[in-house]
Amino acid sequence: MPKSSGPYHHGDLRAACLRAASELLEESGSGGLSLRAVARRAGVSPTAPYRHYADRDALVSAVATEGYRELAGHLTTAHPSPSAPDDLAAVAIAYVRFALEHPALFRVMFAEPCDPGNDDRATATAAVSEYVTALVRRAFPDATGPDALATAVWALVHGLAFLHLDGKLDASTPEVVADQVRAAVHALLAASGSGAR
Amino acid sequence: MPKSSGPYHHGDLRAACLRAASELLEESGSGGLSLRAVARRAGVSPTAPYRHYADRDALVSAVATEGYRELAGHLTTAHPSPSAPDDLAAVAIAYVRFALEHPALFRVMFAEPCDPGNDDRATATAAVSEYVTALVRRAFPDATGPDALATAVWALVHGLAFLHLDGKLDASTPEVVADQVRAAVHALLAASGSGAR
DNA sequence: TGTACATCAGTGAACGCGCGTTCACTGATGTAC
DNA sequence: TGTACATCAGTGAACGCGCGTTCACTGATGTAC
Repeated sequence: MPKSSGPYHHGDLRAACLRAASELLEESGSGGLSLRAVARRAGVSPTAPYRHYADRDALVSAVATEGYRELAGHLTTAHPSPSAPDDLAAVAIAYVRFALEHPALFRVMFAEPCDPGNDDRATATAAVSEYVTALVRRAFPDATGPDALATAVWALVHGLAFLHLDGKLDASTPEVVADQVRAAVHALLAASGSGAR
Repeated sequence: MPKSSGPYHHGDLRAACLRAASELLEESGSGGLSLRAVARRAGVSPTAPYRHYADRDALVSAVATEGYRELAGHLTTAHPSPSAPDDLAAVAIAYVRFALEHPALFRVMFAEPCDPGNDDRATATAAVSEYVTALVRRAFPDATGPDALATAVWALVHGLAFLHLDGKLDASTPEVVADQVRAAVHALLAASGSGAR
């Protein structure tokens, strides 16, 4: 059972590549994410990753997929089944925080054109989208056009994440960011409350 | 006076580079935006652009700056001084449409980490931000926390733009997109209306 | 328990590519007299 | 109006680089008997 070092068969190069890729992403941005750099960091020959990923795009898609899963986990950890506006705000804050903590990963997940034929990736993306929709539907069963509202919520939070990421808003402290997100979500939800029924 | 072809001094290579860069961006995405490709398209030697741009980053920043100006123009064309919710929705729709019409440019403007020391670029960015803020302030002079509301509006629209760009929402026809944007903006504005005073 | 063999993971040399950037240059433009 | 010269825009060869990907290979693992 290969554990750490050792000129073994490495054990789990697939996972090691994924980990190396995330690290590179955070350290050097998406420009630093090359197959060769990943192999280097995993301590393996430049061509070894081809054993596990068909090409560079496959690696990038795998990284993005993993990112979606992490994001989903992050959100459910923030609140397993939010229904009150405050719960929802907490989830929104977690979303934005995730973006700020993993900026390059977040950008790859959303801003990188990538082959849409990748099933795993499509599934993981849909999972986040469905999580948000279900959440809004649960919180506002009476809202007219719950899907439209879900879209608006997602867009609002997503936009906040990106504007923060690009330094367009004040992100000096996590508290400032959290307050901003909370205020925005409440504004939107008050609207849907008055609009329902 | 050099007009079109001819082995002249070219006339205005600076502008030609900018134009070539935009075209490349739309055709091949941000990956295709290299100094050499720009020079090639402008019909000039690979090093000629260095006469006008210190390095690749300077070119990219110039492209982004130009993009901000175009976006600002697009918005004011949609409505010169919006105040009613419907006016604002029209501006929001123009914002999203701009993103969908110039996807790669929009990504470079917002999603590309770029040197923040570029004054022109910072100014052009601030202009968009101030346009949105002023617009919301004019539309809702009574709103509590107009800046927070402006942030929410911008984030909502920006998020819609990005989600559409990444194929996360239905963008099959311009009408579908417009309806979605309008609905989302109205939801948010209804909230601010009830929250004001 | 031991041997033979297929399978599979990782190696290492090599390829061609486009890139950013440097450098010394050339040829056109515009100014001073 | 004509010449001399400085300025400036564009040239073209060259550099070193890291990249993605190919290929034939080697060495470890696991299975069949």
